[in-house]
Amino acid sequence: MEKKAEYRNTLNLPKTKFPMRANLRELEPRIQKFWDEIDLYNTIQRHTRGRPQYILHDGPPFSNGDIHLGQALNKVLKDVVVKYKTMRGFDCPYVPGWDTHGLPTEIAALRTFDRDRHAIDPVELRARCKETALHYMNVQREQFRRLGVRGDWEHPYLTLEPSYEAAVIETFGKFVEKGCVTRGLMPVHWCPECETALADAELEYKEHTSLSVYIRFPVVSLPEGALPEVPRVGAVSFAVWTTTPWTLPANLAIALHPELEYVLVKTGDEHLILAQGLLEQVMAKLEIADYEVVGRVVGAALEGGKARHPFLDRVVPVVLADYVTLEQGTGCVHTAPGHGREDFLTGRKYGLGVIQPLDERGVFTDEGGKFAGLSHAAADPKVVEELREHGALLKAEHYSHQYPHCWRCESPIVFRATKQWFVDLKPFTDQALAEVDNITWVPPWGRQRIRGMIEQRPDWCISRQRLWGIPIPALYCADCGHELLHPEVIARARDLIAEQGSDAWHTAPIEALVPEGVKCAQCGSARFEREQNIFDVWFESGSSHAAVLKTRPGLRWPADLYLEGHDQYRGWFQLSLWNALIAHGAAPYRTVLTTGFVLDENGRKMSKRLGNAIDPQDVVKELGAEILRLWVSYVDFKEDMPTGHGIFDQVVDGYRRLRNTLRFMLANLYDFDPAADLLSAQEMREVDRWILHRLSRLVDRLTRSYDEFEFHQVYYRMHEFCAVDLSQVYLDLLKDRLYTYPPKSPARRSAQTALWVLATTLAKMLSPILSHTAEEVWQHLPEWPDKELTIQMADWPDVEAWRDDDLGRRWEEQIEPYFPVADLAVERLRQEGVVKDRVEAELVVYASRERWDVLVAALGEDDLAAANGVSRVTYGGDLPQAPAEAVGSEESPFRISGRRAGGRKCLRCWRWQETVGESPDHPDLCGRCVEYLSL
RNA sequence: GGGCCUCUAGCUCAGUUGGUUAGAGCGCUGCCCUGAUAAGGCAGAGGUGGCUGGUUCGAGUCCAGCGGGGCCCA
Repeated sequence: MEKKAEYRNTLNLPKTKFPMRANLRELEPRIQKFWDEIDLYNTIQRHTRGRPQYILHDGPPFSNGDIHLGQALNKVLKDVVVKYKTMRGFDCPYVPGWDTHGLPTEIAALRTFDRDRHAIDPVELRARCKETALHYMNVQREQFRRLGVRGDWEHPYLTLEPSYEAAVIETFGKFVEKGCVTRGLMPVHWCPECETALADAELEYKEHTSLSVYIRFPVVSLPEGALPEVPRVGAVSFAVWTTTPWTLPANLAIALHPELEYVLVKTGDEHLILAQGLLEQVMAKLEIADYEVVGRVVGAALEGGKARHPFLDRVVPVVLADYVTLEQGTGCVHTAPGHGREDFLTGRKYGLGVIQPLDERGVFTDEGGKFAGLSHAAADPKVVEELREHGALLKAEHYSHQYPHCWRCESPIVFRATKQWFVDLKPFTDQALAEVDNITWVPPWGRQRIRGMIEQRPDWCISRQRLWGIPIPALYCADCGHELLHPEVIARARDLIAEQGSDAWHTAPIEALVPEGVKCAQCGSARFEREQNIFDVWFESGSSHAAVLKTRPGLRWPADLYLEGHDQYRGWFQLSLWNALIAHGAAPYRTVLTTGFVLDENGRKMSKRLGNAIDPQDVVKELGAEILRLWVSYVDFKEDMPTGHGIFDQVVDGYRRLRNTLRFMLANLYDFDPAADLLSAQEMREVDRWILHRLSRLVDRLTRSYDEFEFHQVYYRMHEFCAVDLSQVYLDLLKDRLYTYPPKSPARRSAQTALWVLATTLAKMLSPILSHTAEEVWQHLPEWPDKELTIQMADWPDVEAWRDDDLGRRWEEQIEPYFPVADLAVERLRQEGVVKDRVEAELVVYASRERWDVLVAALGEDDLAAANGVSRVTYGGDLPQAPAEAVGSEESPFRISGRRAGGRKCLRCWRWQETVGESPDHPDLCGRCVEYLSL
């Protein structure tokens, strides 16, 4: 026993302070403190000054609430890109930003008052909004930093900063110069709750139950010759369907499709006109079994017909429209130009006028007649009642469908024709599509996706009736109300806001805004009032390329990369593109990379309501930011990403494998001084050169994966290398050499040289993802001259010198196939009970003499035995001489049998050797150990 | 309802231009080690490739339809 302990002390067993268990909750803050101490971001920026730039422009999250998992993912991905590109030799500044204006903040601020919204002083409310926005910006900043994301956190860009606001005004001025800004009446999505227009991007489609009604519009007259079958006496009506009965007071026409066939149907003592294609469906819906088609006509022939409004004293025309379909309803479409975009356009074409009887709260005005004072929702059943009283109701029922809701207050929106500011995008469509072709879209289908969005988008409503935002620098004539968009007004607003912030628009004397001699174009008045509307938040955030890239020193326009979720095709990507195109004539980015959405473990969308959402703060607290970061590279972020505790458990296991592999290498470098002990390739063992050749292949592969944003491939290849090449094959094989050879022997130094190259290279390649762990490894590696202060300053590994394709090919063909066959042979011995422990075994190899020679030349007898954990490997002869029990398939160049190794177990190296006992001084040691001890 | 995307072992992913018994890691089960030890090694089980048709000598890979899921839109 004593002797055993004594010999153990003569070994070079692994030694390290790098703990097996990471204890990330303690490690991460410690590493982050180190980064703070060395002022990591600025240190890196100084270090990389003058290099070619790679600009990733941050899409600003809303400064509202805690960060969610999607935002955590987004920032980590950006961090991975930035850190990788930095190591690859770029100057890669990263300026995080926040979207601080907007409805959610204003609503949150409003809740802190106990007064009606209209009784609050604008400047007071705006101050409260700012406070709220900055509070959450700070909260989110800390949460992002806790993830280990590197960036200029001390100087983020905020959309509420005067300089940013001024840049938005400046951009608007460029729009005005291009002549694409107009003000006009147009139905817009309107939230009655928030009392504002909403952009497409501010809508959420949700299931909604509407009152759906089938109505009679009695025929007054039909064009000459159309439907001669129409009876002289008795009721004839157009059958019309709508899901918004409250819009009927605004009805001004019935729209038919010009090419669809319509039928005249006799049912009982009345006749109905509707599309033939919907006949059966409608009759079933109306529960009319007994009906007869008595006439047919194409829609175009009915144009100019007249019908009576179902309950108002109004005669409305029959018009034609291409958008009428046979999907639902009757083919006769209720048309209210004040309540629908398509209706509005049709109305304009036919000169129908506009009725829009809702006020900004969604309540009927006097124009709404007997519905005045009712909200649109409350009016719905009243309208149905009205229809019933007038005998116009064919059927009323509840109808469930997808309906747009306000993204913030979540109430259903209405369409309401109001005066708004628009940007006419049509003149720029061709140019936008041309730009799209010059941009790299990852994944590639993004190109098609955004093309579709651009082609469909005719204009952009940029005005909002709120306070928390950047004012639209327009004036109105105080006498006639005519609008004024004047370059000088815009310039003054810009300068004023740059100096004092956008409150100044509300507080400055009007004279300060109106240039000398400007008069109203309509009435000649010189008295003006200021616009109270603000810009759509997408106009603001879409201007970030100008407000940040074009104004901040150290940045560059356009950006190399925008990286956001794929919902941003319609949002930030698109609106930034229009913005940059109109203001600066080109796209603001060269590459657009999109991510999928975070789903739960069953592939369902995450939501607070379902209770399946995962809070990134919990992940950080319970598992560590490293686990969250590794998860980002564990899943394919270009697709939707399933998440959940089970998946995080797997990530934790993956982390442990990487960590322990690195730990083993560190532990065997405790006495290695790279400056003195590093061997050249010529001095190294072949197997050590082989693993470094394999490493060079890995570096190539990972470099490609990083370049292609295939981060999950980085993880899998890295993991596979650690688990298979290293753990299963190489590291086990080294143990005998590392532990039992003389510390300074070339064979051991050869192994350590390989381990040092492996550890430094793997740590560097892991650093963009597992930043904290890589830094920790860096700190536990031995020191050498030029070792960088932080691994993040290190260059991307270059191990091209270790590449040896000849050696690689030879091993692949002749050596690597040996290992699994040898494993099989040892396992058979264990199963048969010949040995229990592998080290009790001796393998006998049957192969051609040349193959055996190659094997021994490549590995040496010691490593050959160590590779499979046995005590000895000997040559048994050529293949035909192999005994029946030898393992190895037909095509294998090896057949291997085994037996219990002879001799006794060496107390030092644990191998069974014939030479144990030969030395009188060390009767329990093998000859090799005796020799090594004497050195 | 429309556009785009997606569906390979319990989980996360590979699968080159369609070509032999569909792979990896993790997890699971069993065994070994106790000098990587809350680690490591070996072995095993586990897949009607969402479903249904079609093209082809041959399809996870091409086409059509259906279904589940996601994003965007009406």
